[in-house]
Amino acid sequence: MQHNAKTMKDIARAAGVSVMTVSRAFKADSSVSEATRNRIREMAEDLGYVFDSTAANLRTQKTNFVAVTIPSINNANFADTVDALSDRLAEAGMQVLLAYSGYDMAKEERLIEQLLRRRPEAIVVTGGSHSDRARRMLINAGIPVIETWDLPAQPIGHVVGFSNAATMHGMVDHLVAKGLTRIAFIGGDTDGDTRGADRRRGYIAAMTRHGLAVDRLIGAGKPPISMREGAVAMGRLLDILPDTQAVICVSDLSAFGALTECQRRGVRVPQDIAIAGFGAYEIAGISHPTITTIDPQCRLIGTRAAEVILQVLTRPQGQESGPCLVQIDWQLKPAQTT
Amino acid sequence: MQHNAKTMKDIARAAGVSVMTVSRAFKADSSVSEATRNRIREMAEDLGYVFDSTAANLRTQKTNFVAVTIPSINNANFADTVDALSDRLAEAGMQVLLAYSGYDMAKEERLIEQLLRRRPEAIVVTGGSHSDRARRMLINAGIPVIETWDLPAQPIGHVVGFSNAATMHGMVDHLVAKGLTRIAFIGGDTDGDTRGADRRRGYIAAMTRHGLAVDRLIGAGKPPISMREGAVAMGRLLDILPDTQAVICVSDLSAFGALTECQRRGVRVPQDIAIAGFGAYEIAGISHPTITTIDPQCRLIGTRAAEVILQVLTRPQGQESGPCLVQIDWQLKPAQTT
DNA sequence: CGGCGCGGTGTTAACGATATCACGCAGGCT
DNA sequence: AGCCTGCGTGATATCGTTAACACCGCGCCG
Repeated sequence: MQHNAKTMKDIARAAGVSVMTVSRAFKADSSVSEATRNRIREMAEDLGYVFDSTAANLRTQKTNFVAVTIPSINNANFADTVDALSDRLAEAGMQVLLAYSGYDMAKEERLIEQLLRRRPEAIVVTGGSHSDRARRMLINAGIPVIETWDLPAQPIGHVVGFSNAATMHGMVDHLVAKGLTRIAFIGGDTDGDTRGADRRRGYIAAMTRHGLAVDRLIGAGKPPISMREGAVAMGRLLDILPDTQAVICVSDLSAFGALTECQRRGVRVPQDIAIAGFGAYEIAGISHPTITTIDPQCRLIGTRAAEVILQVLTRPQGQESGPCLVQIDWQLKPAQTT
Repeated sequence: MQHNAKTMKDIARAAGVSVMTVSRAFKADSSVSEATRNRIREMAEDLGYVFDSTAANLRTQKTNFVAVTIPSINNANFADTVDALSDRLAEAGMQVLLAYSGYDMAKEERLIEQLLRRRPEAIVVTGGSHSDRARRMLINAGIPVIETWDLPAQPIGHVVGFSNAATMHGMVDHLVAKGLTRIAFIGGDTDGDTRGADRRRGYIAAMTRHGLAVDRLIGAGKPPISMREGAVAMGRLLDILPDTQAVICVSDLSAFGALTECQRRGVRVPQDIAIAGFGAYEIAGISHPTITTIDPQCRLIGTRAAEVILQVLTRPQGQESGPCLVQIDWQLKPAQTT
């Protein structure tokens, strides 16, 4: 903290008024004469005063923080959600306090505790799977909890998300409609990425529903699956099951890696094999060829989550309505057939 | 904030001790008998107590926050820096308070003020260009200031970065050594991305130094330049200056976009035209062909910045040494010629 | 012309933790 | 026996801001 930061007391002394008047001078709607307010503002600027919100937070029992956990900061999908979320919250004067779990539930638990200590007004978590203690802390926190990017079977509070499994039904249907039946899946080989695991389960269920064999599951490593891991997995797939007609990858990043492996081997995409991903990353729409993907509407998730928070927080107390469930409509974006 | 959160008072009453003893029970090194400590810990767990750091922050005048501003959350380079930074700081019990400016100096100024109100222990900013008021606030804040991703001519405090211009000298030298002379540059057409603008200036200086004509500057739009904008710019370049032998893009993302445009047009890379980028994004190493790039060692920047902070903060007071200047060694990574 | 309302200002206490000093007590030393 | 040391604990003040109430003077209204 600062060495000898100025306080309202210093401003008050300099302006010849009480501390309370200084405090009021910085609030928009409080009654201070224009003359005093200007004098105080000027003094504050001269002395380099910076408002201390730690004190205000304690006194008012409000921090204007919204805590957010995401699996990784280095993922354009979550970045988009957080970006949209904090834009919308900033309009209401709230600030995002961000933490990332590295796709690790134990770390998520620690983060949630750390975040709650800062007394946020609300907390947004990614996904619907949490450790028992994390669940308990969230329930107990007494603030709005929003789970995103998923449709948990037993929500803690509010939900803004979609069914990852359902997107894969959509994807398999799309490929089957094109006459493809030997469809592989490249994904993580642990369940650390619970949404990725949900998508794998969705793929399996959809294949089964179509009466197709589920014998082309390729594990590409510990999530998150990088482009390179996607490429390596694609290599394995082409080696052992060269008659595969289509491959669905857990994300567009691994899908792009898979695409490059095909290019290196002279396998034509999509003539010899079709490639699909997930996430509608920019690369899916610009790679040559482009990649069939699912657009989960990342920014919309963030915006809706922010709106749920603002709505719940501004609701006059006593007027407790049930938790919100905002279902986001994902969209399948087919590869362009130029 | 929470509705009726438990405080140490509640724990104290339940455990039949004073508040002070409860406080001590949660600190590792303070003298409380094991029996009382266990009893208090148990009570706290039962009652669902969560430590309130807003109060501790005020009393101890320490927040354990390190404020960080980056231009965009949706950029793998900055994400890597922040990731490494917060990993290293977390080991010391500090937490990153992140904000992004959208490549806008006016917004950065507002963010810096907001962040300083939270009384961080230190502040890390991206780049060395700030509004006058922002500079004044940073100098005045009385906490360590670290500018990154740049080597400012007039540093505010500590610096952990590199010369963006110098990287382009390296890149031009590399291309010239390969016998290429008609070298274009694709970048933003405003200076919102000051590092991108520095690279453009570096390119111009390097070309001039080699006695080469600087007549192939393509403006691709307002920064940051996306893959798509890179593709569009490449299209324009191929239309108007088809004899171009190499193109340097302001980042790997635009470089990849440029690459895809070549692929769409049947222009061979690197035989017909060489493509270079900046940032060592994963895509540069895996696209087919790969992209020549500069690795600015994003994670190292974060780690070093964290180390500077920890070193300065743990320095016994009175022992003021001058500001640190940590120069990061970037590396040129040539495209693989498989 | 007296009381009331209101704009502008000050005083006091409080938010929840902790630094500091104080205290009681047991055990060891001279 | 007397004193000192150190451990475990409690009381009090404090961090910087703000809610709540009090107060003063002025103008307006009945």
